[in-house]
Amino acid sequence: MRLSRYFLPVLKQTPSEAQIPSHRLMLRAGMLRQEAAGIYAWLPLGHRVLKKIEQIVREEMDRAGAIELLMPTLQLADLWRESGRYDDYGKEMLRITDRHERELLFGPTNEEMITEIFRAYVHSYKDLPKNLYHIQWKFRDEQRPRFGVMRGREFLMKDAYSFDLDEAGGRRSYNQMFVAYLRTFARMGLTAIPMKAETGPIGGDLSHEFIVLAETGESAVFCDKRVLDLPIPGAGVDYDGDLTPIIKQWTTLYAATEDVHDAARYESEVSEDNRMTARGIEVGQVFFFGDKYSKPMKANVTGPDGVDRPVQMGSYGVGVSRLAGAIIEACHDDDGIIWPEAVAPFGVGIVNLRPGDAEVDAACAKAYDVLTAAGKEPLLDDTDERPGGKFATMDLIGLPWQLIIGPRGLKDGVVELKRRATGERRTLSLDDALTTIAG
RNA sequence: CGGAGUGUGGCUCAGUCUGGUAGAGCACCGCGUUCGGGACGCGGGGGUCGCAGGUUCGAAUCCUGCCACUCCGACCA
Repeated sequence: MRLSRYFLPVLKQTPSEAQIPSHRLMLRAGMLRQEAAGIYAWLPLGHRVLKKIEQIVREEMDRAGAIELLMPTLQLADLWRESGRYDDYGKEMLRITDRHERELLFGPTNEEMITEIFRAYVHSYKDLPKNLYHIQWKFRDEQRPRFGVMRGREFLMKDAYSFDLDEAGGRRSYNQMFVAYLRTFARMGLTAIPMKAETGPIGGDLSHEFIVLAETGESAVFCDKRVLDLPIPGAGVDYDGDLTPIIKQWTTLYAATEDVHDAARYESEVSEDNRMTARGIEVGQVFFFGDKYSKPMKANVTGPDGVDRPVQMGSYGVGVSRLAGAIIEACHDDDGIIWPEAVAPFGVGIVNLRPGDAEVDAACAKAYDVLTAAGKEPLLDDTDERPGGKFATMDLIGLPWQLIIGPRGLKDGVVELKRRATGERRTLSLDDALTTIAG
């Protein structure tokens, strides 16, 4: 992409409403525009990041055997009356009436709808297990939206729903999602730690929140720091095999958010050397809830014994739009964002320091073509802005590499290659620079 | 939902107390000088001062009502 043809409205000054780094930087880097409290337009740069995050989530869900579909944003109130949640949900639910006076709502989640879909088609244990997911916009009319996309009212979420004949099957499905989440967040360059979460009325131990560590996180977390060294399951992990050793490994060491923190247990289980207090952001949650919805909504399946029973369900959420903010919270410095490679909107920024200079233009064109062919998605700054402004913009939008090409260097046959994450700069030939980036 | 604030050009803000017919910096347009870490000069465009009433000869400024947004707390992916 050539910057001269792109739409990247960067801000020199920080809009006064933005308090935390991710919100500030998303506005300044031209990723986001607020349209109403907690409602945002995703500008081109932000949209690219959102799509990258979404795609990683999708790939890991598919790998774990989940099946994608797409449910609507609007739902009938009657569906929610079946589960009893229409009245329970309160003002956070955005209620809408259509021209026929039918009561609708903008979905805050989809348990009811997926249960309705499932019960319409699936009646036999032979069709189990199933795991269906979608990535769709949700709306929760928060009393107090804040922190940009970290707590918006409209948000993009991946939610998966598992269906099993019995609790043992449900636990297997839960474990699959647990492992998929470990991989998903690690691929985005995040350290996400599963922590025991409150399970509500169902009880049991089958709910975990995945917490990304970031200095500006919303809640305090306490954990055994050895959890940071645990291995992430590889791409070849066998989701049909026994996943319990992995789950055990990741759930044995103490890790809890302040809500469920047990100071006495923490101090008895974790040696002083290994104690770590940090702050974190919840980016995902896995939850097994059995027949909470299938029972009132009569989503029954017939078992091998010929007996009908409510299907056993779990749900698994990932805050896709929130992750964009969480990643920035975890990855930024005073100059701007520092994107992990996997979610960077562009792989490399090529800075043309003297557009119009034939030699510089030619070198930039070559770099652009080579890097494009290598799948590095370069962003070429071919604008007339002054060098200082170009450097500041590149640091702000945080692309992993900056390839700086100007007449002064070219005279000596060299360009400058800067690594955004470390600030390290190298002076080398254009070919060597391209090899370094593409390799 | 309690408490506290703020709405003035695209952004950051001054002007409001003490009413007199709208400003600065940045951004934008033109010309020129510049050009390797957010340059400078000259000229220029752009604002129903959140909305609606009211007081007044006159309202960004005073009064009333409404709306939007932000912050602290409670609540939540």
